Amino acid sequence: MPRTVDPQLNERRRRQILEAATRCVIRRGFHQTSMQEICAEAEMSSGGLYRYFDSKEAIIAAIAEDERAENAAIIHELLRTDNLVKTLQGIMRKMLKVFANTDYGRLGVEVLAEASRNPKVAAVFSHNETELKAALVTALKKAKRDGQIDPGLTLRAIAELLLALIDGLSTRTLVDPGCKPQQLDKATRVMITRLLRPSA
Amino acid sequence: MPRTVDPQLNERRRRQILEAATRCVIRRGFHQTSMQEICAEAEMSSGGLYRYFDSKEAIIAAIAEDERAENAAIIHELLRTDNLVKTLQGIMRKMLKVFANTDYGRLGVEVLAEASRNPKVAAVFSHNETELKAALVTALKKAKRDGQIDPGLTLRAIAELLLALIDGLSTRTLVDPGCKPQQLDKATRVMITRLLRPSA
Amino acid sequence: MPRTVDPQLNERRRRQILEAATRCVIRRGFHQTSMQEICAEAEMSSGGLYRYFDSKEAIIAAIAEDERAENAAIIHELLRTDNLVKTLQGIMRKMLKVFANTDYGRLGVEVLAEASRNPKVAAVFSHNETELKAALVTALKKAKRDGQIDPGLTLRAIAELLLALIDGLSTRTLVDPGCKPQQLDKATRVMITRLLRPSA
Amino acid sequence: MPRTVDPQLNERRRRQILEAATRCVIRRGFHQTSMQEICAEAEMSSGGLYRYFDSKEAIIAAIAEDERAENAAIIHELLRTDNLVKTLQGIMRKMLKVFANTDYGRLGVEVLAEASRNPKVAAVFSHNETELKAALVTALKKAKRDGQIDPGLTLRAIAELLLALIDGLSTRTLVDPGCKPQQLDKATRVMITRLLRPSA
DNA sequence: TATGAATGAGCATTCATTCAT
DNA sequence: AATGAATGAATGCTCATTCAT
Repeated sequence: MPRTVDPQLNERRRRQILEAATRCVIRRGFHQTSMQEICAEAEMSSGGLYRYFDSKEAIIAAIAEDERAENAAIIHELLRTDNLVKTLQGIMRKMLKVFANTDYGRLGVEVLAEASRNPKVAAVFSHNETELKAALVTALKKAKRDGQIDPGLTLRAIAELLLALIDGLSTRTLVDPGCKPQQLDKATRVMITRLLRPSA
Repeated sequence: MPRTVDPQLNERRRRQILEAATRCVIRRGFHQTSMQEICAEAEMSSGGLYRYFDSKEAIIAAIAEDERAENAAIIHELLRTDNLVKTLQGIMRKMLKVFANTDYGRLGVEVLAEASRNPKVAAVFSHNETELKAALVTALKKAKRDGQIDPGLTLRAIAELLLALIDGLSTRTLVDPGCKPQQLDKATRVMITRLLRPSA
Repeated sequence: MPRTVDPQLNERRRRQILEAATRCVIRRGFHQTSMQEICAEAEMSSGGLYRYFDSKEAIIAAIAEDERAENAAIIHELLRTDNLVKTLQGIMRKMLKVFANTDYGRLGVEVLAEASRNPKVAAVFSHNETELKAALVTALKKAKRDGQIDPGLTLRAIAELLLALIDGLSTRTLVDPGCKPQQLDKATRVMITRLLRPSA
Repeated sequence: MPRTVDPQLNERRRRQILEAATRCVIRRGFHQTSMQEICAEAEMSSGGLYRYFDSKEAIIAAIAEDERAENAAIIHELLRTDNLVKTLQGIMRKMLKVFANTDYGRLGVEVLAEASRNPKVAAVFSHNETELKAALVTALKKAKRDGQIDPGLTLRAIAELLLALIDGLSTRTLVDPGCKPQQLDKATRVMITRLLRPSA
């Protein structure tokens, strides 16, 4: 390899490690996962891993960054739509499907716990949330202009409420074994409609 | 050997340890907190601590149990009220006040992370949530009977949505430094009203 | 033990560790000695060792401190004597005897190497040397007043020369296997006499 | 594959590595310097470095060898002179100038520490010292024959004393921040004169 | 009841060295 | 001749837990 440096190797190895680490974190939690476990899962030596990540902390930060990337599509959707209520309902439906797998909540909680204490992870997280909130507020503004939503509402507050709802739903399966997120689709749709729609 | 065993000593010591541990967990996280740190914070020897808690795990389980106890008052309120909408709004207002302090979210996330992996903690948690959900469903049923809420709604779904919203709001300050929970009071009130009230 | 804290335990354990560590450093060098080796040599667990020394660095600093303590007797002798030339000759004779064992030089070099890079060790060392030099200068001054030594000499320079000579002699056996320090006694005596004594 | 193998390349690369390694050792010490640091400092890959030096140990041995080469000029001078006292004084003056830079002492201590434990380095060192001592003894003998020095002295002992003094002076600045080697020139000259010259 | 010294497995990380290219 | 990715044993240090007193 050396002679001809493979430009994609770096990215490939990072992904390999990140995916292994993500599986480990979901399975056992971040602090309970040792670097050796991640190495084993990534089928890589510990020395090798450190070529791609400077520290354990850097791995959780990268996982947080990964989660962030997933928001890009949502943001894009929010900013393009002409029918915000419908779009939000669609986003929610997709999310509820994702949340049915406890993996998502487990990972999210670990990353959140880390973010609440580790400035490097917090930075990624905060950027993430700020971006998402901004997109949501922008979308709400446009929808308000178009008469799609109740003009009496504080948009920032609505956005925060919606984001909180999503966060809360993501961990519901961890907490309540009886909860089947996909059965909440209808109620969620109703909630979004009633919250936003101008009252008759 | 003391002449009379103080029957309250046991409970007093447990509280002393639990409060110290809670401070530690809020400050540094559960897995980053060592037993020695908890001992130091509780001004107690490590040998001594183990008389009151069998393991580190037992401490986080007890912290979860503590959180559960806080729900008792809420459950009581839910089951007594004649005006559910108003009561829920009141509960929310109180919670938003609590959530303004990041401590609450930090602790909650740690406990939740642990619950999602540790069966003993999960049991406490699950019991907690089940109880709360049951109380909420009962209250919703009664309110529906009384014509206070929209008869078209699935009560279990509404309950889960409300609980998710609370959970989500509790961690909002960790994730979004710009979020001031108490400013969400009005929006929350609107949301509750619109969600539950029979549409005009 | 806990109930009745043994006030000497701390010091005893520190000595036990320090002596073990000193043997290890002489045998293999500071950086080639692992903490586990020191633990094994001290017949103590690694966790136990860290109760008495915060770090590996703290051990080498304590070894340096130990060396320093050995100077106390010399300083005392220098400050009491009425016949400096004779006293210096006596000190030299004792030192040459010590230097015959390569252990002394080996240990000294390790400590010196560490001192030249590690501020904590350097501080101990510098204090040590300053003290010794000051005592030597004081003794020289007094001897000069008493007419015991050549009034034309710069006392500080003489002191530094003598200290350099001692340092150099301490490592001679490491470098020159044929060197038998005790055979240098006469030459050293001559050197001291000629250097200090007023020329006839 | 190059048409013509550069016969000097090998030597050039060795020098490049050796100089880089020497800088690293002065800066951080031998055992604290990693091979990767040396590679970086030498602007060379780790694989490449191993073409020129078999191991880390081989590098410190080569550094020791380098120091040895520096003695050649001194030996030459000692063996040619007709006025040993003056020559020794001249040598000392030059050395004191060199010793003013702590680099010299730092490097020397590292090499010495290694020599005291590693047979390969010890061999270089011992050869070095033996050679120097032999030259000094030869010079002393000749000077004695010429009546330049006191006939009562054991020449080997004088030689060892002088070498010890030089060694000791080389590390003085590491140990005593107040020491300015060049200010010791006069005292050193006096010492040499008195030690060697026949007493009046 | 309480102490705190002791344990030793476990952790994140480093590093001399190798080798396919 | 040179590269740099890979290895994996080893390192300094931590920590939940135990137990003699």
